[in-house]
Amino acid sequence: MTDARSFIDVSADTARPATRDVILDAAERVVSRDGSGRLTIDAVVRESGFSKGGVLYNFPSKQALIEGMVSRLILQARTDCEAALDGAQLSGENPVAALIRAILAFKHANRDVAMALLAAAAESPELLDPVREMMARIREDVISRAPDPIMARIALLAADGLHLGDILGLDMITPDEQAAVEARLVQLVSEPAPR
Amino acid sequence: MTDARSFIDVSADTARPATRDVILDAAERVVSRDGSGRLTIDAVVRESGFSKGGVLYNFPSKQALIEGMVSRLILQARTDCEAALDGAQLSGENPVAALIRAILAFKHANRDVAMALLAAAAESPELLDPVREMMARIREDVISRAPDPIMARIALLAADGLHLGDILGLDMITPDEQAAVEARLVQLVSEPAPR
DNA sequence: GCATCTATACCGTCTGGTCGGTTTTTATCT
DNA sequence: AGATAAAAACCGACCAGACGGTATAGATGC
Repeated sequence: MTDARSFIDVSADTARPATRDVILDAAERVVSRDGSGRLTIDAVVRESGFSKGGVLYNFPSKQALIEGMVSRLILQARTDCEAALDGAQLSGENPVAALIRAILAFKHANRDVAMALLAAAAESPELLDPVREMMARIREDVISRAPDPIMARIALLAADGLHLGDILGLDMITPDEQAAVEARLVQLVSEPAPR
Repeated sequence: MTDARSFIDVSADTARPATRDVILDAAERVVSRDGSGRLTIDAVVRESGFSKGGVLYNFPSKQALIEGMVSRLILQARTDCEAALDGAQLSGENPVAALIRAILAFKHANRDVAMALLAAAAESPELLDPVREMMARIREDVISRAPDPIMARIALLAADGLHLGDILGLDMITPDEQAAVEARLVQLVSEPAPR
């Protein structure tokens, strides 16, 4: 029932108060702080400051709310990737390296947005279908441009490992270790396959 | 097969019947099929075939049940890793490569067991503390033996990406692609750092 | 006799969702 | 511009069911 139109409209429309985004922010905070199992409508009501009626007016069901979280996640990821590709084309940088860099940067900038993954996996796994699709597209895009496809796949997997581990709360790496890993990944992905 | 209860229960007296494992299996199936949010005691009762009293006799609370899942996951992972190290020592194989191989093999053999991660993250994130600890120990172990520590870290992250993506239901790779990635990871992790 | 269950009834709380009503914005007409 | 009507946005009390957990009485087997 929830159409994707309203989600895309929010950014393109006039300066109407982005209530939906405020609610989604609150939902992400709840998942991030308390775990996906504690994402209840009442918790979002408390966290957002809106009333229950208001929340359910914008998202007619809990499933719709999570669909909204997933939609925003996908929109953000797509935007970031396209921006990275545009930037690479302008600066003449290796596009694969630029994409890997963007994917890695996503973790720092959009940790809470990615909590949609946990919420969706908990509520009903098929809500992750659009995420699967998006990830597949990005993966194809990166691998098809990469000088060393298997290495590109490994880099993507490592980036996913960082993301998902962070989302699940398994802190697996210190910031400076991560910086070294990221630099190495960007380098590896720019080189042709050895031998 | 050792007793999993001893990890959560101080009274590890006699060899426990397999009932607990049957219940844990059922819980994992529920999470795997329906999502962590649908892991309820009643669902486990239905899935396991035991009565509610029987389930709650073996796991006095939902939290205890999830702790049981986590304990079994950790026990299994540790067993696998130690077996891999022993095997490497006997065959003279590179221990780091053997560990990476074991970690990757874990995905195929123990997918359902790893559903404990989702269940724990949903119920209460601190239940993941022992998992964090175990992963840190394995990581240290691998990295300290690796000829190229950053590469080892990348390989571990890629393996985690595979695992976690699989657990969350984001199927990210086909079996033959994964075979190629695994071979390459094992190779990369055995070589010294370039230049 | 103790441990391990089955079976069922029950309780207080939480949860998703509904509903009628109120406020705020927007469109329309003069 | 000001009045006004309609639509959109929001509120909060309420409900039916699900949930985690308790309690009880009895069966089975070592």
